[in-house]
Amino acid sequence: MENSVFDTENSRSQMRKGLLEYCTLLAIARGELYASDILNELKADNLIVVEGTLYPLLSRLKSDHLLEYTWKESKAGPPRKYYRLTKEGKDALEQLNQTWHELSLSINSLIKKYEKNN
Amino acid sequence: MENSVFDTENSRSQMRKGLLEYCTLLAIARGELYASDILNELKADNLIVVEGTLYPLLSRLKSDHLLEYTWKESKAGPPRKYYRLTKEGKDALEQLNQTWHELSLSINSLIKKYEKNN
DNA sequence: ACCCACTACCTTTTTATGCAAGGTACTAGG
DNA sequence: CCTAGTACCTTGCATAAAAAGGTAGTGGGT
Repeated sequence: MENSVFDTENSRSQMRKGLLEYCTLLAIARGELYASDILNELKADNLIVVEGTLYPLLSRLKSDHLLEYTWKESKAGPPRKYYRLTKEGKDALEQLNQTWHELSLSINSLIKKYEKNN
Repeated sequence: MENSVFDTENSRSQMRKGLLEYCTLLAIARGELYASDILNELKADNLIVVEGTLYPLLSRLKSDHLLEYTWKESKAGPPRKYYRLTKEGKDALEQLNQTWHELSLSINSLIKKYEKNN
């Protein structure tokens, strides 16, 4: 018998959703990275991602011309795709920075109103 | 000929997605509201666009037992459903507050790293 | 009495995207 | 040449926002 407890993990996952694209661009903006680097970077900041999420995302950003890559050989394993931002990617990132800023202002404003009534 | 400009609106929409549930709970936490009230509240903060998004969300939160409602007559038009948080809804909101807090810390940390390299 | 505008509720279809799981291929060491 | 490790990618599923369309109560004008 499972008590009908609200599944918070799903909500957490939904919150991360959509922010991943932004975070991925942020990570790549700092220098050339390949998929595993990005994965580690985002995991280090508690933004859980799995391979199956990241690869399609990178492909999509590539076909939107926000990213480009170059193959580089590895000392241990197959060659890697190192991604970097295009000019268009940098512009998009600036816009997403702005969006994030506005969004967090809105939410923090809602939170303040909420806290007053408690 | 359309220049291949990245569709930022879609990204914005994806960012809002998942945060809407949280914001809706935040809005209702401050007192009984009906759908149009909530819509106006969230629109004022650029967090939602249309009715068709809100009604299914309210139904879902209701069936998850986070919300309950009472019918109240209106002076001009059909009766309205006034929503309020259940005990379980208040608990969930506390957890989502925590999740939001952690998430914004993570992203702001990424942003700081990004800004250093610019 | 009737129509129309307004308000409010809800449903159906489409689309986007994260996640789980599974698949291919290169490299190096025994 | 087999195995382990690494790296790439795809397929199928579930979730949920957005777009569009539908139903119904109220009240004012004619």
